[in-house]
Amino acid sequence: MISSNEKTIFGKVAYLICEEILKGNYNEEDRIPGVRDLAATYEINYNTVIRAMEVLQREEIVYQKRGIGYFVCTDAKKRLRKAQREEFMQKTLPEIFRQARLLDIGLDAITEAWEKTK
Amino acid sequence: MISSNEKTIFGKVAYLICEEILKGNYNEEDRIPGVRDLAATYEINYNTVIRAMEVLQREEIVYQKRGIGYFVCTDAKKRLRKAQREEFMQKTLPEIFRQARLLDIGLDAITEAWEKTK
DNA sequence: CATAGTGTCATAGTTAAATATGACGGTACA
DNA sequence: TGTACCGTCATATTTAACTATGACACTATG
Repeated sequence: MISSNEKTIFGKVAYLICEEILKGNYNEEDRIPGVRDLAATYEINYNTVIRAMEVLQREEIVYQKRGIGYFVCTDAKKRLRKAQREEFMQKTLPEIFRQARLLDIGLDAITEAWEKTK
Repeated sequence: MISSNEKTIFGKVAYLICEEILKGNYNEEDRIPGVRDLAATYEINYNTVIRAMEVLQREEIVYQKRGIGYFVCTDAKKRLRKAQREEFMQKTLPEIFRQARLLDIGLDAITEAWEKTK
């Protein structure tokens, strides 16, 4: 799965594209901006974007039409949501809670922060 | 500050040593295991440990006695706690909450997860 | 004072990631 | 049919991190 903690640039870009899909900015069967566009947007080399796309294709988030571009797979959003929710609940949150307890930060402080960032 | 998201090995080791201090496994004015020991523990090269120590010295978490080893600074735990709590509340938590909202995960699910990991 | 244990430093080599660049094949459309 | 825009691929280069190794200086201690 593509997580929010990717260390490489192409991994981060893959994650950012997933976020756009989750946000509804790229909808199913929509064309995604071209590799040269994305490279300009993120100020990176387009080869790096291609690597991000390879990741997304492997995960069946996007598919490719020759000579045209990349498109968001059907159900990509739904599957992404499911996978990322699981990742979040099973990995991300427990680690955050472990850190919180190490720092003597309790549920009350967390709840309060939640309300503040609403 | 040394965060839990360090990408390099020496950054991660620096963070792990901070955790040991927070947990009370390395107390103030205690000697920290030698660079060659730590290298064996973490299965890395001892030059990499030295780099972690440089970070920790710069942050005044540890200091060094020539020919003897590294020691935990006075008040290191207290200062670490303060700095990491701030980082956690101002950076880590807001980002986690942003992700949670993107995934339609609410405060109730977070609260429930907190109780479960007790 | 010899020796073993500390950290230190310099050098060289390896690896993975990212960049830069040019050439190429498929598609759309005027 | 030619031109512009897609993605693709190969190659070379650069950079940062990490590893490997050997030599060295300081400290404690028998």
